Amino acid sequence: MADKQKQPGETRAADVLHRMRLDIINCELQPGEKLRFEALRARYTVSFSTLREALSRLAAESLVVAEGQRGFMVAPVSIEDLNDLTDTRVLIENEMLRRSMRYGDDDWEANILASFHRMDKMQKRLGREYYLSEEWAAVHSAFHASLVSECRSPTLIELRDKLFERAQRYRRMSSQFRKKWRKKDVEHKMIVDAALARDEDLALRLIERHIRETSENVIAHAQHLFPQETPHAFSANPQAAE
Amino acid sequence: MADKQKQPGETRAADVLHRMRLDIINCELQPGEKLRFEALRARYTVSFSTLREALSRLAAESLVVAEGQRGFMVAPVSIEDLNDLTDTRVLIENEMLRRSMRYGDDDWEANILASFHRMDKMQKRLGREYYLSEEWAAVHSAFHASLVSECRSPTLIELRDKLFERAQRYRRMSSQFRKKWRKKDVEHKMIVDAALARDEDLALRLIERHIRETSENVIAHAQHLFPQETPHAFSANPQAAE
DNA sequence: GATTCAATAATTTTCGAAAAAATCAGATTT
DNA sequence: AAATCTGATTTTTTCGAAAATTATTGAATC
Repeated sequence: MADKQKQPGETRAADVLHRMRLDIINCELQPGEKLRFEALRARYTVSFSTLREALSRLAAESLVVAEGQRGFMVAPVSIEDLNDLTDTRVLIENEMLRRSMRYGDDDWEANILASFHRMDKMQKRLGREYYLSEEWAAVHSAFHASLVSECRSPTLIELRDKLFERAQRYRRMSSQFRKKWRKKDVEHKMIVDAALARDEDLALRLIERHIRETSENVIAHAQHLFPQETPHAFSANPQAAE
Repeated sequence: MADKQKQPGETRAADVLHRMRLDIINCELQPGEKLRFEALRARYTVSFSTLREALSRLAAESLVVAEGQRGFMVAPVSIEDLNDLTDTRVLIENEMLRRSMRYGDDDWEANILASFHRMDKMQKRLGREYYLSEEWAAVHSAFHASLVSECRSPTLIELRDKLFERAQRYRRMSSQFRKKWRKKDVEHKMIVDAALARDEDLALRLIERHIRETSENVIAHAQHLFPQETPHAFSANPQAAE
């Protein structure tokens, strides 16, 4: 919460950008929240201009929205946005996984196994509430990144990373109101096996299922929790995933 | 060249961002060029911080690159980048066109016809060197946007627009060293016909061909013009488009 | 009560001076 | 000659005060 962060060769603006991005995807800055400069200045201890720079970049990443000259706000969440985001992620991640399975070598395989192992161990160590941990979010992210890392497309990798981050907020929401499922580790393991076995059809089917599951979980509960008068967005119209 | 631009309800930073983006995609700020603050400040008549805000956003769009605390430069061009960009555009535009052909209504069709007509007329009016005109770039862009506008995905639309802009620089290069081809208007017409006829297979094949053609044209000549000692990038390794 | 208008307050946006960092030039050493 | 250091110079980065814009309040009018 306090600011002990410096950086070796990095710019202060980059640091604030990074911290703010984290705060948004962890919902410490809530969806739809108005971002006032004085408050942010106190929170991150930087100047107006530096803040503005970070905000502006986050706007380019669709994590905040800027309106005219009346400031910025955290990008709202909505079922439409979630559906749109999910479909787009499936499109891109499918292609990346397909290519990675074609091009991936021994190192690729080793990396997947390593990051899966790290994630699995951490999950077991953290127990019941692993998904609240920032640490776990990081290794989970690293695991999924490793699967598609050999697609040989810097552009796709960059796009995917941004979409993955945008989805993080919904992932967090999903984990809040789920009842049973602990089966995620099993899902992950099945994806690893299919990928290493180069079973394209199976792997793609599994990853798509995996991505859509979180989405469906959120929508199911969102409909129940936010009928339509929610503070920001969530304005229904499920528009069944095709 | 001078600055008569103001804006009604827009921010100054947004205006500079817009102008700079144009200058980059039109190669008035050349690929790989170092962007020094004093020079830019004079060119756009704004302050350091405002500049920085624009630069930072352009970095998020991959039109400039920021390195540590040694400033910014225009994103370099390279054959690898072009190939990567092209493949990504094909993936995304295919999906968008497919969906638009499914969802598109009479308005969609009308819009396509209208923007095609505008482009066609302007091309004929401008004659031989139409492709140098900023105006034409705008109507050409609008035409392609209209084709995929009914995909019902704000996310895809945003991604596509950014990729399209990144590609604009290569398009400009392509038009510089081409010999014959005036057939582009025919290509465009065929795409329109296939789209309105809802012939998915044909339309997707045509749009992919259309996108890849520019790319191949650049690569063919780039190899000839920039053996390997080019000022910035273009470091070969064609890696045949899959 | 609802609407308009003006004055005031709150907030955002812009600016260029000042601080921090990188680069350059020349002298010194290995 | 190549490598290293030192101080001067250039360039980038940060800062908060000042300007511009939007929001609010309250009185005056319809």
